[in-house]
Amino acid sequence: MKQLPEQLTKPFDASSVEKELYEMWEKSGYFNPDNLKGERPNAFSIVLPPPNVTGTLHTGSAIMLAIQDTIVRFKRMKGYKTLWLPGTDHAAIATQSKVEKDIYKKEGKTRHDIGREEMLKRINAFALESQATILTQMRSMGASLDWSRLAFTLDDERNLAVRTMFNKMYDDGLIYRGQRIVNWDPKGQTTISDDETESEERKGVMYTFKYSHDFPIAISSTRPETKVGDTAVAVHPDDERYKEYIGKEYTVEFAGCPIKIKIIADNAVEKDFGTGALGVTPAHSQIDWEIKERHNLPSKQVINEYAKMYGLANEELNGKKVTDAREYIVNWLKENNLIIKEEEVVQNVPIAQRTGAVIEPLPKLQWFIGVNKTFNHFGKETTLKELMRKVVDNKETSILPDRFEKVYFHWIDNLRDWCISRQIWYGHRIPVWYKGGEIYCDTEAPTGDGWTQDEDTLDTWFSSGLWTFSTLGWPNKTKDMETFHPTSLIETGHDILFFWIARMILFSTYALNETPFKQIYLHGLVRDAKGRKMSKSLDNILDPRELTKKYGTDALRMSLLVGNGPGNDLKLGEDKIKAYKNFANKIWNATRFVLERTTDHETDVELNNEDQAVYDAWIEKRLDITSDIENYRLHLASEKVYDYFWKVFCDDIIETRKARILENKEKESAQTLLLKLLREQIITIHPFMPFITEEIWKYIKRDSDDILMVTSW
RNA sequence: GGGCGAUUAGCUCAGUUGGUAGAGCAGCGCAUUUACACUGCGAAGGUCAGAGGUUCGAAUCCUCUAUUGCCCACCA
Repeated sequence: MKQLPEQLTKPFDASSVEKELYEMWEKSGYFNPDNLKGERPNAFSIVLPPPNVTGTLHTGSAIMLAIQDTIVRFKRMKGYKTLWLPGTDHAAIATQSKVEKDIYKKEGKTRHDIGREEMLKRINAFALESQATILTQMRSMGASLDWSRLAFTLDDERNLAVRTMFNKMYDDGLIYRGQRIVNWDPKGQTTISDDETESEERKGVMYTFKYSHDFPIAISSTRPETKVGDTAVAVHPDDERYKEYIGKEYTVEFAGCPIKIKIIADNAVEKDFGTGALGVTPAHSQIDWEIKERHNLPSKQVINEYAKMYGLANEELNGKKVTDAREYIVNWLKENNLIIKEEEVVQNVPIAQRTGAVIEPLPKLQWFIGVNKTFNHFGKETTLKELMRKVVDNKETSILPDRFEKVYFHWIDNLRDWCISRQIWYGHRIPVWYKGGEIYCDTEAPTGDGWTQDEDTLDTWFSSGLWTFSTLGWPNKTKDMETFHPTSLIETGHDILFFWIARMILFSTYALNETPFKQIYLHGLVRDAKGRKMSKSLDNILDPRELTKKYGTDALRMSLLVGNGPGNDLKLGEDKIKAYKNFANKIWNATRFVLERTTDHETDVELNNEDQAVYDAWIEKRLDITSDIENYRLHLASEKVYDYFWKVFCDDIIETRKARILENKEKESAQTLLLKLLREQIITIHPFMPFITEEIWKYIKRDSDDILMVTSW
């Protein structure tokens, strides 16, 4: 028996080698594709979905890093010029509100007490300080990211890209400023896009009533407080019941407020719903606003940005919260005997995703991206919607799993103009300046006095939407753009398909006339062992930092890969992670055995027929695994790697060859077989479990070999 | 209301183009210092949600039903 190196005589201890190995990889320079050796005519590139700058590593980011790093390491070993580009996201609203909260807690001050400039300084300081945390944690997962290209959605280069894009779209007439009904978040004090809203089922009461006894038609509403803002009642043009009233105007006294109501006919009204008549409140309902536009009706705003009533003739109502106003008006209706019916209903109430506040639809002057507007695109008339549809339709990019293509198309078909302006301070400020009635849009401020810049900032997804090319140097013509765009793959959770993936497609097809990525891989959510969402209140959060300490990073990575097919949620319990810690130990011990028993045969001898057959079977298996990875079936590849090493190599091949080595029967062939299989499996396992394999490589590599990370697959 | 999934061993899930049902964990029996007890060997465990259809052959393809999850939607 051969004397083993000191390190190998002890059990494998992941925590003692991981940090050192990562530093070694980073120092090698091979994370940067410019330093990779050999010809490498084909490029493989991925941008990392940038985590929130103030965030910490959670199981969601761990799964993303595990999947992407496995693919990236594989491609690098396969000889591609491989770039995996890291960055962080400023996450406008989330970050600002966190800092605001902290300041209010410590100093009792609001952002308005502090002022825009000082506030931004503080948010920036917090963001940068916090960024270090998430970057360190990403390293701890073994992620082979090219840190030399690190980007931030709010740094100077990305700001230039944002201003350039805004300006280009403004010139093409795709970005416009308009008065519209927007989703107003009264808690966050800002507009939000349609995608940032959620709906929540709540019990409500549907009141059927008349404005006054003189008014001929009854209407229904769950929000009677908005009715003081009504300017019309709409009925279906074919509704015999109301035909005689169409075109007539009434002035009525409603809850102490005089309102002027015109009866109109519109096809949007359902004859069979409620009374078949719709009280039109243009200022506080999307559909009513559209009716107003069609019929040229007046609009009266009666609810302000704080979700309180205002501007009404009845002073008692002014300043009341909408819920209090509702109660007040229902009482008034009852006192005046105007209620015809009260019905308990379950309704979907729109909620702001970030703050949980009930959305108040308000008319506001905001910036929008027109998705249905026709414009000249590289010599062809088209719309943004068509561009977004086309790249998926013609397979320039394909989605895995493919059922999400339907989801994507459905979203596009229902997409309305995207409201991109936000009334917060942290973010890319809108590059538009005003002076008197003049308006100026460019990438730089206008010269001359008296110009003031638009106060608003852009939706955070505007800047992350440019991510695949803003990170490669756009709008400058760079070598990176030429080499790495379109990127090969984007890999992210399916929950941000609309927010992010779709927006990247929008900007890339628009500005570059090419898809941002050739392949989209969507993973699912990580849930706990019982299938519940991980949340603080359930106290079932698994912290990847603790898991890597306890079981080793390799074990955690494997547990996130095995059995986790694209698009499906993953249930994760500690048992599963522990199973892969055992696997790491198995690899370690098998290595010890092989190295102990093969002392005489550092060089290959010819295999006997039996051993050659075993080796050939492995080659088959390896081809199979390779094909799985190439087709993004990591859930199968990882399982096969595990199964072959343990069940075939250890339990069968080693056990039988062990006997032959001890009994000296065709010993050399057996030893060569074991060495070859060990060496090749360590290479194959490396993308999945980079740390233990790189550590073992130190003891099995030949003098001419480089580190395992760049060893040919 | 519309769309998309899921339903396979006690639990968690694989099953790539249809060809005699697989793994991990748990449980059961045996082995007792073996490279590895973070182990090995063995046995047990399933009408693949239900019904119908296509096929020589269906967990896999089609239709319907049930249960369940997710996404989307301005019924006032």
